[in-house]
Amino acid sequence: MASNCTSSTQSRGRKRKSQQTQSTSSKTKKPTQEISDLTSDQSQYTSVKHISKNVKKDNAERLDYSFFDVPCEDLAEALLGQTIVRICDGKRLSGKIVETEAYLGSIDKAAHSYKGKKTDKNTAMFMPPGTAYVYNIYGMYCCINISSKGDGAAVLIRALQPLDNLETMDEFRTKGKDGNSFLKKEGVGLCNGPSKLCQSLNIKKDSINKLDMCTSDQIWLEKNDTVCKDAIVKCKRINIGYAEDWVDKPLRFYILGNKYVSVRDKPAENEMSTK
DNA sequence: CCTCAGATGCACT
DNA sequence: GTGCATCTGAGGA
Repeated sequence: MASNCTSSTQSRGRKRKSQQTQSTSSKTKKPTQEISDLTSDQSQYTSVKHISKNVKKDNAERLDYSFFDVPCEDLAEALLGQTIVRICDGKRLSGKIVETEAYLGSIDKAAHSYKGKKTDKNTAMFMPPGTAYVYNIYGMYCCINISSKGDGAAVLIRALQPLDNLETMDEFRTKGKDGNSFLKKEGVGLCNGPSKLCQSLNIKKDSINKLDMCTSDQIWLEKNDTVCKDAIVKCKRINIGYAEDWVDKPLRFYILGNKYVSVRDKPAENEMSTK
């Protein structure tokens, strides 16, 4: 164990130096995207600077289209360590992404877009890279994905290490129940699952599905850690038992040793320590 | 640590 | 009607 790259997390409140790589590459062309069913005018927010003060992080570099416009598996890995930000009633709710899953599109039997099937529900999977795909599941829950390069390909966000305004996130999570709080456990339990993090960040299909995360003022990503390859566990995805020969493909990624991950895969971890 | 059932609503055959 | 890219609490090893 003990990967010598300490990108992962548990250092108590220690500052890490964020390398300010001035992104010179934000000029990638972006296809136009239909936003006809959005009520708010998605005006042209292109950088965090335009967001109101109380939610802006100093030195935060917003991730742009060129970050998302890569193959699905690459995006799933690149997302690890980055911060997802959700603005709710003027409050900044955020977390570091620590676990993802890639859904590759028409070839992938576990993907909602398998065989290129396009429906009202999964339209966002076919929209430009950086589009949020939110769907309802099991009646009471929802999950969020981010579309990548490749038709129908998207990355499911499975777990976050909560960062800002944990009290508010805790309220969203425990609303309607009595007394439960995850604050005493350093926020473990708040966002360690795809639907838990949607509850914590108040992400719902109605408000977030099809939003362009490159330009939205409600949800976006910021550059945070770069996680070194040695600290990324690759293993099979969760709860896709119906997907036949795709069940065992190593398309789930998480940060080794991070306690905010939803489910560990010990065999996969053992495998990497003997290499 | 583990497995299990129940909650709950919508998209799709 | 069926089946979910889930979560929770209860009960057992």
